[in-house]
Amino acid sequence: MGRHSCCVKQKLRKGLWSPEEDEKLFNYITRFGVGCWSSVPKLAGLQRCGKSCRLRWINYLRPDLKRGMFSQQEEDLIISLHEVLGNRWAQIAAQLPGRTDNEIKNFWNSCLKKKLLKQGIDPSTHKPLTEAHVKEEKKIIETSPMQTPLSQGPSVPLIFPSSQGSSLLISDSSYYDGGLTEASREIFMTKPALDPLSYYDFPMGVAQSGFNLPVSQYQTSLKASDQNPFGPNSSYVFSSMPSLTNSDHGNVSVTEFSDNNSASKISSLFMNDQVKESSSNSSNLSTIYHGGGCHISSMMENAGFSWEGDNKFDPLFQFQVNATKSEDFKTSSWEEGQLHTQNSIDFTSFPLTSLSEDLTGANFDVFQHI
DNA sequence: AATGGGTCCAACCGCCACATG
DNA sequence: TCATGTGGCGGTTGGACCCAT
Repeated sequence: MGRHSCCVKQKLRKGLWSPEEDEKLFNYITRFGVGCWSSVPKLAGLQRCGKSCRLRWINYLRPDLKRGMFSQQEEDLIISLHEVLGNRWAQIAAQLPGRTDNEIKNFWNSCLKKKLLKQGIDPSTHKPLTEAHVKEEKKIIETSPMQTPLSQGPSVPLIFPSSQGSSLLISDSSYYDGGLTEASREIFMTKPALDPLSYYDFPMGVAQSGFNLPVSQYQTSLKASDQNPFGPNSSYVFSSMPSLTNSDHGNVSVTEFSDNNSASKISSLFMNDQVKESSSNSSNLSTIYHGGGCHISSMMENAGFSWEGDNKFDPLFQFQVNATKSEDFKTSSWEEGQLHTQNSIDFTSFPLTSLSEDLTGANFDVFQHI
């Protein structure tokens, strides 16, 4: 098999994407949204297969992607989730907003695996290595020394929805010594992944539509179209490839992009109170994230992008949102088992801005308030 | 400066599941 | 029921980059 039928007929480009191709794909998706990937290349004017376009969008162009180093919290979360889920990278990624399965997989293979081995933990079973193993692995490690310091931070407790709708807390104390009970493991394995991004309060019932609408359709509250970078008349330019070397997300408030001459330096962008107020009163978990919040149209309106001078646009902007207030969680309806499927949409299909940073933080706030 | 080995990561491959006709 | 098309996932790989020699 290999290539889909859509790719076989024409001679299609392979390999790394050029900025021009990125621009075409990004412009197309932001204008028309994601419908049928197989038709995207043709409509966007790309010599790529749909699958390749999809991958490029999901792994690289999506504006909500977080970039740069994994934080300690993320690292702990990945390890914990891997213990439960194994190599189900997509499910793990669903718990880490702004991270892709590919990114997590790479991080695991290149870093976390070795880190666990160095700690005497079998990365596949998450149990202590036998003495023989340890000797074996020591050999390997000695020949390929770690470049990153060992994690010293506490492992992070995890929360999973139980079959009763209440939360199942997996404490850090059980982390490395056997981990989950079979029962709890079973509960988690049979439940859908809890994706915090599923709870955004999207306007216009996009979730019900089952079809991914273009960003331009989210812009109902935006002002003049010439101020709207995503609008139908937009013609922003990919002036540079995004920098892949952001500073640590744990602290970043300003993201610098590789092209320092462009206006693509986005200062801290804070969600203001209007966002909260404008959000749906009936939103459930969406309330949780309004502190780090996300009503898409409001987000666009309030984010205050810096479209300066040359109108250049770097799609991988990030912004920092207010830290989620813990009070918000107390009123959340997680405990009530109201995991609303009508808000369960495939976030990876939406060209959204990044909220990942504080959502990750938000996750941990949740843990603290259970 | 050249080079060889190791690392990282973006992209591809192969497979599976599901929808549709 | 079967064939076909498509989306999604996990494993693998090629090449750019880094660093030691």
